[in-house]
Amino acid sequence: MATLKDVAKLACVDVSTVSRALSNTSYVHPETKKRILAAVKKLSYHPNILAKALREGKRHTIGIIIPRLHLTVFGAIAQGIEEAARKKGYSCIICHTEDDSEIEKASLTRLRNGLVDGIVVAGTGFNNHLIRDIHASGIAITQVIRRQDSSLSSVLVDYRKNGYEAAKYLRNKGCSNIGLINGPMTLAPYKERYDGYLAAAHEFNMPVITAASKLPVNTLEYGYKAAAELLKRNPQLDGIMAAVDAQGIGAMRLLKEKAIKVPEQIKVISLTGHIIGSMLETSLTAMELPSNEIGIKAALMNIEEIEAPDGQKPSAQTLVFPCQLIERESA
Amino acid sequence: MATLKDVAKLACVDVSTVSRALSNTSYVHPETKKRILAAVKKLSYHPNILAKALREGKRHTIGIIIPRLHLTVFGAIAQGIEEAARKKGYSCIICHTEDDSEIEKASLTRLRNGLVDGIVVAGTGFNNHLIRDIHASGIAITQVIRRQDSSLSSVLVDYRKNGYEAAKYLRNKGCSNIGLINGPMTLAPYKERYDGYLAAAHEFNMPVITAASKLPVNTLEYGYKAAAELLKRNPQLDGIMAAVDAQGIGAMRLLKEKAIKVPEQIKVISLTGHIIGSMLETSLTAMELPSNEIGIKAALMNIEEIEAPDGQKPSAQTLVFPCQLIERESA
DNA sequence: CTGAAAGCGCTTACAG
DNA sequence: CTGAAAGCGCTTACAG
Repeated sequence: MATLKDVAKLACVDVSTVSRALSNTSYVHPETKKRILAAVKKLSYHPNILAKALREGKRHTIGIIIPRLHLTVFGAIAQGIEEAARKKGYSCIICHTEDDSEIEKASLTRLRNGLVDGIVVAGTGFNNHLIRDIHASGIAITQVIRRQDSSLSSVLVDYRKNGYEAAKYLRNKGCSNIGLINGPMTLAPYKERYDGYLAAAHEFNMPVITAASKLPVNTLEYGYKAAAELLKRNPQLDGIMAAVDAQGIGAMRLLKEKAIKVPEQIKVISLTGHIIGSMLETSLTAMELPSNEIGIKAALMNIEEIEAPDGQKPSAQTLVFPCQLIERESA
Repeated sequence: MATLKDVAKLACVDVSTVSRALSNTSYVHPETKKRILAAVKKLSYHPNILAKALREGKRHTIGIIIPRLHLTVFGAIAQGIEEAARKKGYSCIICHTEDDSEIEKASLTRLRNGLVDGIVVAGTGFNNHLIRDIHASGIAITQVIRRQDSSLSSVLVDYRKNGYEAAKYLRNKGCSNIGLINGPMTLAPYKERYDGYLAAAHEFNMPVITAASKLPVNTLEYGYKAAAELLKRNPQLDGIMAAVDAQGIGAMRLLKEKAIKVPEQIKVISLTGHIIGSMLETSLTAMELPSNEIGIKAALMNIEEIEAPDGQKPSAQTLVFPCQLIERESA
């Protein structure tokens, strides 16, 4: 790889002149510039971004920490983040944690050591202290979907309302024994969905039926097992709320195997719909959320914090997206 | 952020001593070391990876270039890459191209400028020359799934056999009018699947029925539209081979809407199964491929090339995975 | 308009 | 066992 020095030598000027010519940061004599550009071309010189970053104290890179890429809303959000970041000239380092707090810790530690200017995180909830430390050291932090710390910026979804509205919707469709497939209550979205569900259950005088599993929460199998659990707990079950799409698909598979008809016998709704719902054999009624836009906004919020001059960093912002109920065949 | 210099000052030694103490690269007096470690702790010093990388000429970072994260086998592969890379102490910069060659070009250019030691790429096929250039400049390249250039290393799937075996399987199940939902033939996997399908069609004296669409190839909608197209072309259609899972799901949705029974009237098989197949309402018979392992192997192959001493870089390796036919309900 | 120097935060021969 | 110096590849005041 050719360096600035090589170009300077070939063009018979100082490296500083080359630097200025290429960055258009001050006037350079046209003749000189021409020589420099010719040398650049000849050597197929590409500036070393790392050296530039070190010198300027800016990495132009953001880290993304999410539970998993595959089959979850986080994959779609990551696409939005990467897309927006690219357009702003930023690269993205991606880390998936499988919701393992040790992996998350290792990833956070790696990122903090000068690799990134900011981090967008959907965390496990077990490294809040570390995340706050990292933020204090000058790295921008934006929480996405999962808010762990209200002193940091977030891009969220109104999950309490989401849980409440879904339960109310099912109830208006005639359900009176509605089960909730949820996830760990240590994570805000699951807690909030539960709160909303609970409020509706009380308001409409319905039993509270919930199920969880030890499996990773964003999986098809989780939904399959938890649906079986719900049925065991309450044979009158006539509605299932699944926290995420993957769970809803797994639940519908279980119902199919038990020869239970959806929506006639049991109605199913997903509380985190993204893109697969409409194309399923029995299309999945869902509270849809704009995953791509959430990613884009999270990236922009993070970059805004990164680029704010020291001393006038914005205080913690919170952006809350509503869900939109999309009625399909399953409920 | 504290730096080496700060630690050195606090511990009353030279920065070089601190560096040595922390890297365990040569003996340091226990007393000195103790002072240094105390200073590190007190200042909560974290070494700047960028500076280290610049000095050592190694980034410990690999780039991942894939079409999309969401709902494709590439998301699952990316997880495998990231997992293996993390275990080897590498970070991953991710870029998704949406199969747009201009986006791909921009991403490649960014990565080449000192950001990464190696790149794992599932490319569009339109930047082969650039990729070869980047490789020539000393960056390790590993192609995954899509082989564009046989002079570079690859981790692949035997797609010709895949297409042939799937067609043969459907034929043995009694199909005689089998349609193929494929993608752009400029990409090796689609071309190879087509070749295999064609060979089977000739061998068994079956008509060749194919459909494509202008939509992004890895989408549910692509399968939906292409299935409709196949039906229009040949009303006798009794088998559908979908190049990827997402297409198969979309195709099954179309058949459901047309009240065509799967598998009784039309059998459906996916040629790139990963994890969703078994949990669909009508589970999807598929040629399954080990996406996580493919990612892991691609990362390890890339890192092996990165870490080989100059002058003894391995020549292009090719690793080909077989698919495994998993019989489920759809065929 | 351009060169020389200092410095970003590290590591690594080279002395002693 | 440890310090002083050089250098990774850049950028940016500072002179002139």
